[in-house]
Amino acid sequence: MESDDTNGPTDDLVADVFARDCPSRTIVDHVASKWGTLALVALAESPYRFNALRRRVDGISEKMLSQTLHTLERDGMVVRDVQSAIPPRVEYSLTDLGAQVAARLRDLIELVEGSVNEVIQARNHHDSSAA
Amino acid sequence: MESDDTNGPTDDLVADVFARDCPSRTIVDHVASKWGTLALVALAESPYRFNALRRRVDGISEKMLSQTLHTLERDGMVVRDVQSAIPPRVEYSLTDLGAQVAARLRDLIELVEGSVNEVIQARNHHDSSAA
DNA sequence: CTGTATCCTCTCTGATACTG
DNA sequence: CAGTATCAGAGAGGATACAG
Repeated sequence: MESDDTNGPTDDLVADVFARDCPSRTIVDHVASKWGTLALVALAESPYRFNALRRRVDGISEKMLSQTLHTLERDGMVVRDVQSAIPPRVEYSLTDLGAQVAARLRDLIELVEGSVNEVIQARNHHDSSAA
Repeated sequence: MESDDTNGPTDDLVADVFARDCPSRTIVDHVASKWGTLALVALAESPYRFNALRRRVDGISEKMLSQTLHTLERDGMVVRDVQSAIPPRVEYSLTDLGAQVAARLRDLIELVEGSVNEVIQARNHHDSSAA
């Protein structure tokens, strides 16, 4: 059980996120979401225009890209730069905060990519032993 | 793996994840999901039994905790230790891989928690200027 | 205590079509 | 090119009841 205050389960560096209605949960959900993650990491490579980003993030629909970018812009992760012209040209880039978040996401993705085989083996083992 | 790419936008450390049907996308989705994140970070503090973990991750339902743990176990992130006894006692802990993933998630969460105010300000600014 | 089974709701997601 | 509008299906997620 957890009866230890000094070193117990509550490691207060991440205390908030365990609380039901903490704002950080929402933010984490946004940046760690299926498309949020990919959009941020892509924009960490370089700024992208809408359709270029859509091509970069393979499989995303226009609707989800639009929605994801709106959310990330509202959270202060992404900057939307509209250059009024014909044809329209809109460039998306990261804020400082967005870049920091993207760096963390990148660390996570790199770790996962390096562990794909390990995970696949674990799945095979799991599926065969507990079929 | 993929050294074939010229350098361009593909920064090949995270090349795979941008492809539609890459296994790493699924894995990232599992560990970065709403409940997956919290379960992993909680288990990084210490092993937990089912109901203790349920209390730790405030707001999660039995169903989602069970489902999340199954997925993470299958992916080789979590170990389920069943001690046959009455009453049943099942303890969950992290594998090495799970611990590494949890550490990255923790980095992300700490960054986000430190930026909550910044995000809230960004939201207020966004909502007031573009209402 | 540790879950599974079921039902039900609601959001997320993806085509498709259309506008500036 | 850069989106928005709309519709419909799939799946996430929660409440409750029940089983080992």
